[in-house]
Amino acid sequence: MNLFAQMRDDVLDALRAMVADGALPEGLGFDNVTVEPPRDAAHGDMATNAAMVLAKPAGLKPRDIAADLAVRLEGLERVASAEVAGPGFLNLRLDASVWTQVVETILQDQAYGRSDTGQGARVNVEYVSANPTGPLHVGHTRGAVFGDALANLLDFTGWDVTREYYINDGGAQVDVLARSVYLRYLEAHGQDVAFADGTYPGDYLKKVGADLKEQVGDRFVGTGEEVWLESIRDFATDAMMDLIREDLASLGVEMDNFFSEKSLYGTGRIEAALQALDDKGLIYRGTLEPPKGKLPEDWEEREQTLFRSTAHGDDVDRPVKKSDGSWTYFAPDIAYHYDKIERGFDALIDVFGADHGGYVKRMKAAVSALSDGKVPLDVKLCQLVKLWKNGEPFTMSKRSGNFVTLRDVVDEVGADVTRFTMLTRKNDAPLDFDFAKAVEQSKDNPVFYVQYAHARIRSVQRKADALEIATGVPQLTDPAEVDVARKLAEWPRLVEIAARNHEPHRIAFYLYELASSFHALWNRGNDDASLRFVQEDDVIASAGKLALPAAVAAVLTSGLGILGVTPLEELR
RNA sequence: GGACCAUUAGCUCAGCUGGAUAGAGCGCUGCCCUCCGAAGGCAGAGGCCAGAGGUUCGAAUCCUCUAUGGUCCGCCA
Repeated sequence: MNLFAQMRDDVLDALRAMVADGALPEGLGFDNVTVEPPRDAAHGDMATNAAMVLAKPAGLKPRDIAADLAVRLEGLERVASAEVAGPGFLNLRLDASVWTQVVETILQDQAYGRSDTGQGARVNVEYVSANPTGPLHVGHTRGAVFGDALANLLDFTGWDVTREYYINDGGAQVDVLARSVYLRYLEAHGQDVAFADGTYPGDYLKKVGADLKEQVGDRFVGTGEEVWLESIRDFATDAMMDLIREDLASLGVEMDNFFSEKSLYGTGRIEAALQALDDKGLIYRGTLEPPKGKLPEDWEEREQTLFRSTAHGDDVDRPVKKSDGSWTYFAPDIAYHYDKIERGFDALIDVFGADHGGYVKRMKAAVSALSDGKVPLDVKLCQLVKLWKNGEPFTMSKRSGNFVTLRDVVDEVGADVTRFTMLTRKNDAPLDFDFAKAVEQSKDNPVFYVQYAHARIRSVQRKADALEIATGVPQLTDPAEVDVARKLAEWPRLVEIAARNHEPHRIAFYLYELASSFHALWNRGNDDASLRFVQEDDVIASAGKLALPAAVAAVLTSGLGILGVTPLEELR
């Protein structure tokens, strides 16, 4: 039940009636008519712009349309008053019964806030997709949380969601991994080894080297790369993917599918994807202009195989084959997205780090070309995370020596705090993550404030249970109670907006606002005992008061669920 | 040279499909509370929404240009 959507339907009904009566001309489009919460509560509970939007096409004055509409809407049961304001706004005040109905609905309907706007369409959300060369670090953590919450949000709004991880196991970096593991392997055999530039020196490979020794003994000692490279590469990437899966699990992230880049090679799948582009006349041999401004030192003009991405919105055409005939990184990526399209997804979402921003246009061009514009690709970029502790930059790493890992963060503050905090900024804004503030118990810590609201409600409910007071029909008398109910009424609308924009951070901000509004009511109970939820000497009144916190808890639980955060029963 | 993202209160940031007098937390100022369902409450001051044009009934929001900051720019992934 979305109260705003319902009221919009009522407004549209009234407008149609006005057309039928000749008060409005035929053939008007109502698409731009909105019903929204007014910015200023003094303007009432809802406002519609109908009169202003329709004035011009109807050739009438906005205030005249609004006045007529007001009379019709005032006839509705749930509208207490309708008042023309400003240039032609129609401000609606709702009957008090509407708010108790909202609370009742939440208590009865487990699915409150869910919607079917996705209509069961299939969406693929690709996120994390870190190279399988080491543990996940902080940057991956943000992408993991963002992608996961977005996937939850889309599921909540009726999409059929697949969570997917693209394993970059086909490029040169996994060869580097293999060589690094080989060094650890030699080390496990008691040799002194030196890590040259271009190898991964992290401690996390020691165990992999030791495990390799365990498995193959000394078979690779003293042999050349041509002997061991391939098998160590497989061994090492498997080990790294196990590590990464564990990292993700510690954060509560579970993928539906891991897609291997390597599986695209030698199987004709890259060739098939490029053939599909070729069939559309989008592949050609040619040379690119050097980048303007600063000419690279070693620039020389070379002929390459190019994808005409400019035909689909890119700025320059992009090479898919290097001048030596091998694939660029872009080629398997095209094949991967082609595979997603062929799997029948209706929409694709890629979550990348902001440093891949330059890659967005060519990827969109490829998907547009391969799907004939039928499958939309949205690329969400996550900006950097800066870590702090008590105002000091935080660079500790127990595991890698040079970067803070996902595990470092989760060990420090826990998965729930990590997840919520990562969503307290828009994805494309840089995020300051302060370990001390993230676990601070104060009002300026949104994680705590939201959890605190939930814990308070649970505390009240335990008290009510002890007194054998059941939750009854909601009674909302005080304005502070109605404020909370009004906030609850916004939830379904908020969810729809967040899902449509692919912006899960909106959920976190909403939960903070809901918690604030609840805490305000609670605080009034400190001064005015009649506003407390449990009235020890009045079971009837208590039953009526307990409905509102129960509804708040339900929405908090629901919202935290989208973020992947477990609500706390009590604070310690 | 070009592309993308950003620019909103002293600070850190929200701001919906374009909607009315642009919000929150911190900090600041003042008052209240020490009650318990601890981890305070209430109120106030504080804004040329980077700048300039444009679109329209209406722009922080859309378009163009400019400034500043960040990221990226064939043969890395």
